[in-house]
Amino acid sequence: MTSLVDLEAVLKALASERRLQILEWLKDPASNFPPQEHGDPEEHGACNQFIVEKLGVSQPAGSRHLKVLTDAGLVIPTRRKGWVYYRRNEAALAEVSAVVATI
Amino acid sequence: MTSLVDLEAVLKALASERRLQILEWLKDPASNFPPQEHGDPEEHGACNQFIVEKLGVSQPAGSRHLKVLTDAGLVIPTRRKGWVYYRRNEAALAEVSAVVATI
DNA sequence: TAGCGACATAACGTGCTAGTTATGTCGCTA
DNA sequence: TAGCGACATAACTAGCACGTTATGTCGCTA
Repeated sequence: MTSLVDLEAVLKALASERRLQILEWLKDPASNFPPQEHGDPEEHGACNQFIVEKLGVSQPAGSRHLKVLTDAGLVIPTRRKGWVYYRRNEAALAEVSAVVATI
Repeated sequence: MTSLVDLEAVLKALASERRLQILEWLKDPASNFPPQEHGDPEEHGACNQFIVEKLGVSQPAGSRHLKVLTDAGLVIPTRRKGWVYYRRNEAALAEVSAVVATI
């Protein structure tokens, strides 16, 4: 993540109001999303469906935003019982913060 | 610069390899650009023409990158004797770094 | 094992980004 | 004051981002 190219890729993933919003919500999944029967919000995050609904976009659009964040390494998906849960990758976010500080 | 929308705008300005490169060069204008007859590189930065040439794109393309950075408040232009010099806005960049750290 | 629910993928339209060439503006200078 | 050099703007094109609807995949469950 030291090259300009990699930094560009991560910044592109972050440069979206919707994706910034998702990361903000995932700071506290238990408060921002409905209770989940399976998958501890603290441990695994919020499920795809809840995030999509809260975004107010179609299911494919929401899933793609989550894929962008996942590909950039900013969130971590967990498949479980037919659902996919997403949580923040705090280590990656901290690294992004450190690299941005060197711009 | 506290809202998601403003942060998105700044991140979009940064999410470009060319613009990241410009900001990198402007850390040390005296080393990265040819000597200038007018305009102290330390004080006013490098002139538009030199930046465009080093980018290796057409003059309008380079000028627009500089406009994007200027509009985002990340660089500061100085008009002087027919030339325009650009320098980093260190205060704004520090603020960006601080805000990104809260993502 | 048939069906359903959650998510992924495909296909398509639209607007924005970034490049180009051509042209405009405007201060400096001969 | 005529011309030139530096930069801005206009007009156009190609590619990508992001939205939609339609369809595919696949695990769970009745």
